[in-house]
Amino acid sequence: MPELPEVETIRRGLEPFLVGRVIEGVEIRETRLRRPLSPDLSSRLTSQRMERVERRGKYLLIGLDAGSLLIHLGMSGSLRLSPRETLPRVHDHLTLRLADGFLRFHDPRRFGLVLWSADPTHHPLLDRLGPEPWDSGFNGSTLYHATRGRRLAVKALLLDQTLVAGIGNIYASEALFLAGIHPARVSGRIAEKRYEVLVDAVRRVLDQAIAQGGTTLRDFCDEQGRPGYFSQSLNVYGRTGEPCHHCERTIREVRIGQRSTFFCPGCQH
DNA sequence: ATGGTCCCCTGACCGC
DNA sequence: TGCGGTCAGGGGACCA
Repeated sequence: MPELPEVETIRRGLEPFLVGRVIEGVEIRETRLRRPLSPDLSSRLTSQRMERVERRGKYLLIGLDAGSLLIHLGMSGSLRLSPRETLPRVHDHLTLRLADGFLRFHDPRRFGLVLWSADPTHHPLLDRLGPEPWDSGFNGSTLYHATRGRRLAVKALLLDQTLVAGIGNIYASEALFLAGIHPARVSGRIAEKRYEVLVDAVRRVLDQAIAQGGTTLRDFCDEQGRPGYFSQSLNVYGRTGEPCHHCERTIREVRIGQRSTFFCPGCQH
C-alpha cells in the first residue's frame, strides 16, 4: 500500500504526538509478519522515550533513548493513534501504550515489518537503499550511467529501491507520465537529458502527493484515520479506458514485472 | 550481474 | 447466496 508520500504523511502526523512520549507498555497479538516479531521487542521498547520520528524510503524510524524502532508497512500496513484504549481490531498486531494514548500497527496481509535496531542507519534493510529522491545523488547522470547496457524497462527500474528509495507502483506510472516516457522503454536506451526530465518528474509527483496527504485507493489512511487526496490528481494510475487529461487519448494498461502499469499512448514515448 | 517468475497473506470484487 | 478466479499500494528468494 504505502509508498514514500503515504509514509511521509504518517510520519508528519505521528511526530508531534510521539516525540517526547514514553512507551509504557507493548502488546503483541500476532508475531507472524514478513519477519517474525522478535520476542525481545517488548523489553527493548518498554520505558523508552521516543526522540525522533524519521523516514527513509518507505521505512519509518522511531528513534528511542537506546536504538530505533524500524517499521515497514508492506502492502496493507497502517498505524493508528487513539487517545483511549479501544478494542483491538482484527489484524491489529502490535500496540504501544503511551501515557496519553495508544499506537496500533495494523496489517491484514502481514507483509509489513516491525523491528528494533541498535543502529538503524547501518541496518542491512536500510543500508541497501538508494538515495532519497531529493538527494543530489539521484540525478540524470547517475541514472544514465547506471543503465548503460541494461535491458530493464524504465518502469521496473524506478521500483528498484537500491537506485532511488521510496517509489512504488503508483508513483512510477505517474512520474513517467509527467516525464513523457513510455513505461516499457528500455532503460539502457534512454538519453541523459530524458533522465534529467524523469528525475524532475519524480520529485514533482512525490512533492504534490505529500502535499495532498498521499493517495487513497482502497484503504490508505493516516495516523488519525483520514484518507489522502492525491487520488484526485492521478493522471494514469487506475484510469485504464478513461481519456487522458492532457490529450484525450485512452489510457492503457500493460504488465511490467508482474505489476499493472498505466500510460497514455499519446503523451508517452 | 541481470531480469523474469513465483511466493508470502488477506480481503474485495467479478462473473457464473 | 455461494464459489472460484483474479487482483491489490511491497519485497525477497530463486532460477536461467
